[in-house]
Amino acid sequence: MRPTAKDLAEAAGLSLATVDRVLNDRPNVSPKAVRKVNETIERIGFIRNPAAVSLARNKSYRFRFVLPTSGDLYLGELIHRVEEARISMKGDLVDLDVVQIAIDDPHKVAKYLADIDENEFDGIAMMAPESPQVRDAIGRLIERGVKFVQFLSGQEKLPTADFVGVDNYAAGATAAKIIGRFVGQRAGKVLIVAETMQSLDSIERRLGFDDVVNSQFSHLQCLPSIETHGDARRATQILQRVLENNQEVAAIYVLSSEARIPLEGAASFTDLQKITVVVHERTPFSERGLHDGNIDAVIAQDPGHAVRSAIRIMRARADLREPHAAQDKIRIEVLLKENL
Amino acid sequence: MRPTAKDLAEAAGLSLATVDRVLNDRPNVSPKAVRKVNETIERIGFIRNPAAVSLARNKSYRFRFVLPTSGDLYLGELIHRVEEARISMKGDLVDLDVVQIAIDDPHKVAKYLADIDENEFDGIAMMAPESPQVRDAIGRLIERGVKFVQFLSGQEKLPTADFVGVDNYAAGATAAKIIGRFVGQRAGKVLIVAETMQSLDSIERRLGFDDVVNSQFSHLQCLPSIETHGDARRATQILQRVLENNQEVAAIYVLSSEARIPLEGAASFTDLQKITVVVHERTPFSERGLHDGNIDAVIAQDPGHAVRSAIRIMRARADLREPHAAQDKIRIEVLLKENL
DNA sequence: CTTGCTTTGAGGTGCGCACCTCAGTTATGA
DNA sequence: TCATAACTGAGGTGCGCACCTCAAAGCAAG
Repeated sequence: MRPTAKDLAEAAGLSLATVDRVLNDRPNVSPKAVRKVNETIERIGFIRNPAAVSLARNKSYRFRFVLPTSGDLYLGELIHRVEEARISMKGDLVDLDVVQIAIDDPHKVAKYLADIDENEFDGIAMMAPESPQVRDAIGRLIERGVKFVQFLSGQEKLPTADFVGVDNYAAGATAAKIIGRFVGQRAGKVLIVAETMQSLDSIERRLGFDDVVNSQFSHLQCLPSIETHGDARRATQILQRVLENNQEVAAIYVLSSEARIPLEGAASFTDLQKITVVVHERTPFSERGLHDGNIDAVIAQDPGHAVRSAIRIMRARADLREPHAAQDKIRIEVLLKENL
Repeated sequence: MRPTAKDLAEAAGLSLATVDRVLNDRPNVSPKAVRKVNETIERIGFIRNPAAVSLARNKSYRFRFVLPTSGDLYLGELIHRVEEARISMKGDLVDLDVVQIAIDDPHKVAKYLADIDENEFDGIAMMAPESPQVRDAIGRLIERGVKFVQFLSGQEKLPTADFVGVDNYAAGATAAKIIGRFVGQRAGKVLIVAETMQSLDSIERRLGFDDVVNSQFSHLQCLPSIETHGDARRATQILQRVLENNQEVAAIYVLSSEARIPLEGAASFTDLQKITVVVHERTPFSERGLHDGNIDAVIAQDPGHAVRSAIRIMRARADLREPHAAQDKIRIEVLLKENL
């Protein structure tokens, strides 16, 4: 039988009350008692029964995901995954919800964070935009005891908050490697399309991409980033101009999470099947692209995994435990038609 | 406040005892009562508190991983992951252990399974070899109430047992796609090395590989599989002969989980950096190979994920729940130097 | 009607722990 | 030395549920 707190108390020669004080960091315990208890824990291999702890505390966790209002298919996937998690975690005393706010206005985002009632939420996971105001607001939120996870995006990593997502430099580098190896020996230009180059994610991906192209595939020439700003008409026009002026485009790299707009635009002026196309994130569109041969590879981060990971981290923090690092790392996946 | 069983009973106009009978499938309940309870569950959104259930049942799960004795680095990774899981699940009433048995003798494996005491284990996860005897033994084990997971390997899928692992046909196809695209236009031969071609895994991978090469990269010619049987000296000799007779080897595909033996052999006769090399499984050796440029891509299935997935499935089955399919699917990962 | 069966209710116990109170004991320092 | 503070122990309660017993009620067939 595995030892209970009662066994612990007996083995340590102390009372249950004192053991309880040590286990739960209550005041009025002598250092000697603390030592004694901890030694005994080691000695007899005591582990608290988490079910009993959970039951006795009878406390539930309230977490909120804050996502942008704008965004296309990938955002839909994310919301869907949060909803899935919401249902499957309902039993485990975890209450989830999602809100969407205009994330491009740092001022509003900061205000949103400032207005969060720390008694209403134990943790917030947010795709936070890069801005000093937002960073400060996050800091203040954390000081009020709300656990914060930087979710997939934004912000230089705050030392006080956890981050869930991939290393975007590495993601860009991976895209470059795929493009370089897929294109092969022949020289050519690489078209790079982003929704915006304002965000830290885009910048880091571009950096990783350029570094690999320059060092390993110097026969390829990267064109300046094209920004779509989510505007299909405008994007199509720019793409048309660039494609007409550059006949030798060998590859297209879409570094935002939204590939649909630029690729549907480009498809009207050129045959994507003859070009190496690499995009980010698995969506119904990118899956179809892989199937049809219009997309050669997708660099992805599993949204379901990301959501679960954020929840696990917030839970661990709320319990004042360290998150289980290895399991919560998000991998940079490479998807081909064959391993969908 | 979320509803408890007591609330359920009140809302249903029944006693706690009857509700308990329905919830736990006890005998002597009228169909009417069952209906009434289930309706009320829906109506008020009752969910059993899993912590309380776990505490009241006060039952722990005993699972065993059965792995082969032979096998190199990847096996080590697996054992390591099980050990990690063992420690981290200790709290959650899950007792794990690992045993290694000679898995190449179906007779012994079948006997091993027959000798398992169903009172000692709730679930077994096993890298089962392909054999009718073993299949029957698994069937009988399942009939005795022990949950069984086919772990990473072997066996045509049994309909009665769960499977954790990747689709090996797709894994082979993915390897072929990478090799085909990395090699490019130039014709050449592809050297295929396996530890053995007896196992179902190897056969399926080879099938997927050939299908993609033949349909998409017909300028490549696959050589007959070379089998190492884990014997470094012999493998090196064969490789030397084959490499001398085939100057135009453009790529090497190692389809077993153990790449070290064949690649160290091949490295003595040829410069791997000039050849496209694709292997399976992330190990210290394959990581180093990616770094050094001796290996171009690794097709991997995350062993930690696989172990956790097997445990989750055994737990779900032991609780007579359905496993959570999406989360427990193992992905075919493509690892490059850039996304390690 | 009785006999025997099924169904229901009432109630209790315990799982392992958190959290609380109150009385009693031991150190601390003035 | 005594007063005060720091510490310890004993004991109780409740979290939500599983599992058990026993009595009572309902129901059917003979």
